[in-house]
Parts: sequence; C-alpha cells; structure tokens
Amino acid sequence: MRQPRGGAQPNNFTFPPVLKACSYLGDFEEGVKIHGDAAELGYESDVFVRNSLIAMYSKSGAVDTAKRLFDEMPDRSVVTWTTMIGALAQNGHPEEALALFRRMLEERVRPNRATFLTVMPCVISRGCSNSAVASLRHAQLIHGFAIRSLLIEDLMVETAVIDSYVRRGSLNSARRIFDQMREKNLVTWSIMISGYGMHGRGVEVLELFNRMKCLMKPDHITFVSVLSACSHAGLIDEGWQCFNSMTTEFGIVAHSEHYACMVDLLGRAGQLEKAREFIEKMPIKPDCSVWGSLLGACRIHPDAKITELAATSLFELDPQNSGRYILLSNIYTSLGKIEEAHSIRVLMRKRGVKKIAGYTVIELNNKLYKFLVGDCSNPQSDLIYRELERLMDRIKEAGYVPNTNFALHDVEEETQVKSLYMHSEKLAIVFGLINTRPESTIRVHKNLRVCGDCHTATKFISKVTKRKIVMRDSHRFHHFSDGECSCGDYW
DNA sequence: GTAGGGTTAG
Repeated sequence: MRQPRGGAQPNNFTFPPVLKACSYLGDFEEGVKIHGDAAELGYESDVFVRNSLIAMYSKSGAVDTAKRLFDEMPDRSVVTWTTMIGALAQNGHPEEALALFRRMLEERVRPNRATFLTVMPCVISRGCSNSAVASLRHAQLIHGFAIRSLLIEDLMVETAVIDSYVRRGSLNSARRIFDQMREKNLVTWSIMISGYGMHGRGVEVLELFNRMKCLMKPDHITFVSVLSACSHAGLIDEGWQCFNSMTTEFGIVAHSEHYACMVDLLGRAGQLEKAREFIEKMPIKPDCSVWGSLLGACRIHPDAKITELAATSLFELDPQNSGRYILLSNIYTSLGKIEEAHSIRVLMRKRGVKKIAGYTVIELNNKLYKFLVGDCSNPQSDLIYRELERLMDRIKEAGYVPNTNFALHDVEEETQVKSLYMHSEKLAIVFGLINTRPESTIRVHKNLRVCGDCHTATKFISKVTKRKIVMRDSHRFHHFSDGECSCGDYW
C-alpha cells in the first residue's frame, strides 16, 4: 500500500476493507500507516474511510483517537454514530456510549437495528466490571425505541430484550417474550437457560434444556450455561449427566470452562477431594478458571490443603487478580489462620495489586444511588445510619450473628462489627427501606460478589421487615424473602 | 464495489 507499483493508486473504496483486515489481523501498526496514506491521498474526510478508521482505532483500544476522528467529522452517518457508540461500549465506557446514543437521538439521527444491538450491552451491563451503570431509564428509552422502530419482531433484537429483562431480574417478563417468539435460535435458548441459572431455578433449566435438545443441537456455550446452572442449583447428578452427554451425544470437546463448571459443581457440594481428582485427570492443562473454581469451593468448605494447592497455581498463573487475594485471605481467616490472612494482604500490596472498590447501587424514581463502604455522601446519611443501627438490633434479636470473617482483620472486634454494618449492601438496603412503600420489592445491585455477612443479614432483614429483596451481584441473583434466599445458600 | 451488531462462566 505504501508504494503502489505499476502506478495503481488506491482510491476511497480501497481503504475500508484494508483497514478491516488490519483489525482482523491485529496489525494496528499497519493500520496507523494506512491512516497516514489515506490522509496523504486526501481520503481521510470520506465518510466510509472515516468510519473504517474509527472502527480500526476502536479495535486497537485507542478510543481517544477514534473519538477525535469522530468529533472532527463534518458529516456523520448512522454508521459513524453506531461505530463510535460501539467503540465506547467495547472499550469499557458504557456510560459514555449511552450518552452518545442520547446525543444521536437529540440530533435527530435515526438509529437502526445495528445501533440497537450496539447499545444494548450497555443497558444489559453484563459481567462485573461495568455492572450497575445503566439505569432503568436508559433501558426503557432503548426498549421503547425498539418498539417504535418496529424492531421488536426481529429475532436478535427480541433476544437482546430477553437478556435485558433477565439481567434486571424480571424473569417472568423475559419468559413471556420468549414464549411468544415465532422463531428462536441457539442464542435465545442459551440466554433463557442461563437466565434461569442466574436465578437459581434448576427445574426450569433442565426443562428448557430438554425441550431445546429436541429442536437444535446445543453448542459449547449452551453447555456452560447448563453446567453452571446445575452447579448453582445443586443438581450434582444432572450436571454429571450433562457433562458426559456433551461429548458422547453431541460430540463437543470439553474446554477449560466446562471443567471449571464441573469443579465448581463438585466443590460447592463439598466434594473437594473429588474435585481435586477430577482436575488431576483432566486431559488438558487446568487454567486459572479451573483453579479459581477450586479456591471458590474452599470459601464455602474451608480446607487448608486444597486451598494451598489452588492458591499456589493461581499465584503463578494469574498474579494480578485482586479478587483471588481477597478470597484467599478470607478463607485463611475462616480457617483461623490470622497470620496467613494478613500476609496475603501484605503480599497483595507489595505486588501492587489494586483492589476493586465494592459498591452497591439502588434505583429510586429513575435515579441511581450508589453506596461505598462507610459512605456518608448521601444526604440522608444520618437517617440511614440511625435506621441501620436499629435494624441490626432487630435482626440480632431474630438470631443474626455478625460474621467478622468478612471484616478487616487488623482491628479490634467491636470495630470489625461496626465496619461490617457499614458495608455498601446494607447501606443501600436501608436506604431502600426508608424510601419505598412497605409492600414494594427492594432491588439492589452489587458490583462484586455479595459479602457473606451481608447475605446472612439480608435474609434476616427480609424476615423482620417482611420485605422482598432482590440482589444482583457479579455472579447471580439472590431473591430474599421471609428469611430465605433463592440461592439456598448455595452460592 | 467500501464502514457498524447479539450468546457462556469462574
């Protein structure tokens, strides 16, 4: 491309596919050079070339450059907007992506199907890293737009809407759309199945999976959904059956994610030794997801030897993962190994591993309220802490015992209990209790996995206040009601 | 003739 031989000059039609190829090959150095060529030849202002450049920079992670190209553009097409929204969404800026989508609507640019499917993940906010950012308002805006644009009969759009309902905790709404769909594909089925898994509904998981198998061949992703759902619902035998049938019946080769699910399944059920044997017999090298599952099992069933085994491999394979250090430190604490727990936190600091700050979000009247540990930024803070104190006394009378394993360890016990009270989960729930009608369900969303003490406390809170509380965490949903949780403490 | 989009888990 640099020095065209034989006098063949590239024109504006040449650049987009070539830039796409650079992204595909991951050769962004070449992409930047081609950008230079395009500029030199005067094609940088061509809308197609511009859009391709934005897409290329987005895939290379250079969002700033992409944004600059976008901002400097005089004429933008729907594709330009969609590409830029995607660039923000896929590079960890879902809030900016949604803001840009709003701006697009304000500037009267008509979004299309691709735009919808690009912004949808920002509303759905999957995974834990960017969770809890999108408000219900955004979701309604986009859902409404889908209906107005008559896109609601589109298979992929409907699937995305189902996903958004599942992830906002409205399983029934999701199921209603699912049942009414004229056509469903593998993705639709996988989402609905994993949705039931996230909510701990094992019966429906198996029911749907059995129905699905008659209609189409499940793929490796379906099996991850089904296996993890079995593990969340404590369906040990059914999980084994699925795992075996995956290869024998469907010819799908098990990957590390499937092994990780099986280790998780066995580990949660307390069969740690069996899980260890299972790892030993694996035909592929266990990766950090497998060891992570094993360590996760030790959180529920503390075992010094197995913990050591998992931790050793993890620190070698994935030394920068902060969650693992915290988990390990908590396991040591529950094993009574206070010294070790402390040294893990020291090691973490020494290696410069940054903790992800935990927070809980609650939505009231279309507004999001975010709470950090010990947060005092809310205008109602005084009231919240007073109510919290009262509520803690009430649940203690009902039998709640604070579990200081989840508190900071280098402080006195009384302070530990106090710091437990200030966890973001509890603050958000109390804020919800104060500001909503007595019969309404409280919905909160934590960016990390819910803390064990908060999980116990919330069960008691649901009992003494007679409130339904739905908590979404980074892994699943917990539906609290009358002192019980839908996860059956099997998380 | 060229550019943008949905699914799994620990």
